[in-house]
Amino acid sequence: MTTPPDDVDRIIEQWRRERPDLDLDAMATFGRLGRLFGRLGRAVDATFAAHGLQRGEYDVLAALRRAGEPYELIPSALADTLMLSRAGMTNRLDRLEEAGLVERRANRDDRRSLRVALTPEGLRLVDAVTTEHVANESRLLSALSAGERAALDAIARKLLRSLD
Amino acid sequence: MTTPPDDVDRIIEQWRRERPDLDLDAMATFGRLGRLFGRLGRAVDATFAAHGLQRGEYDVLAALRRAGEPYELIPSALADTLMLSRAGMTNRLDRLEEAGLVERRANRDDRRSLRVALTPEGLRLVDAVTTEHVANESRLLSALSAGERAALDAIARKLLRSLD
DNA sequence: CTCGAATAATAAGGCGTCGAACTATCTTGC
DNA sequence: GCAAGATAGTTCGACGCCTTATTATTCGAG
Repeated sequence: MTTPPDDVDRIIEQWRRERPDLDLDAMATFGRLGRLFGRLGRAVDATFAAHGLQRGEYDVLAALRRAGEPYELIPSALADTLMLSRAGMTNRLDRLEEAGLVERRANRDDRRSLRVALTPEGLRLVDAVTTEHVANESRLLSALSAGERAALDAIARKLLRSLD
Repeated sequence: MTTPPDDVDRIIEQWRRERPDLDLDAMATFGRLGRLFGRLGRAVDATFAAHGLQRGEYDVLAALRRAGEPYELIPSALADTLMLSRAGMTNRLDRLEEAGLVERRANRDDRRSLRVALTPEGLRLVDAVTTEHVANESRLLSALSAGERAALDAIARKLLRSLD
């Protein structure tokens, strides 16, 4: 190992001493991925918080924004793409509507449903936040070489496919 | 791109159409890591649930187990290593004590504090669950070659170090 | 047609976590 | 030695999400 030991190395070393019967390589990688996800998540959330948003709220605005004009989707479609329960989506939409960032419009074609749309204010905000957000994401990966970034992406893609 | 497009490719394609001014490479990797973390988390939790545990509860038992004999730590040390608030730790310990897996013992050296210890039942359970858990983790990474697994671990390690 | 099944959104209640406030105990500097 | 501040654990209230139940509407088989 050419790099100094990290927190996960120390945990694995404890396990190795206590349970020498186990193959701990995968556990080390899971430990690093877990910590990585936590740190990256906190770093990403800071951008949203600077604009008074939570990550989940941004995700809704972003889904509407990238759908293109007229920036409208029905709540069920939002819940599906964000992998959130319908009830959770009702809750987020309540908050976003209260903040004036989206509005619920009647859907004359299917009166069981609604159309959720970005307000002009919501559109302005999501565009501004997204610009900062992608710059921040790039910065957070900037310690990796271009080759390492490509390798990480390829490995994540392969692993995701294997879990379907 | 030699592999077929995935969900993240479709999302990035939408962004590229709507916001051609943005550099979206990092966003794609973040999207894959996020989805990966969600899926891996659910797969890992299944092992714990099969033994009536939640992930956070297992984490406490595991921290006590890998500390070695006599499998005792104080709540503050547990909260720090698990990156959980003190209040959250109080709550988890309440549940684990109720389930008979740990017990709180008075600490005569510092009466502000306690010693939390695995019960014999807790020790038996955490050893059994850990054996299954590490096998499951290995299985979840088995779609990767040995070289890819090593690359993933090295990249995660490097990225973690860069975020300190 | 029409009535039962499916679908959309919401409401109600539960769960795990957090931050802030609180109590008890220890440590430190005078 | 003793007061002031630090530290350990808990309680309390809020929050975000989930699951289940509920209401309204649409679809579809006979």
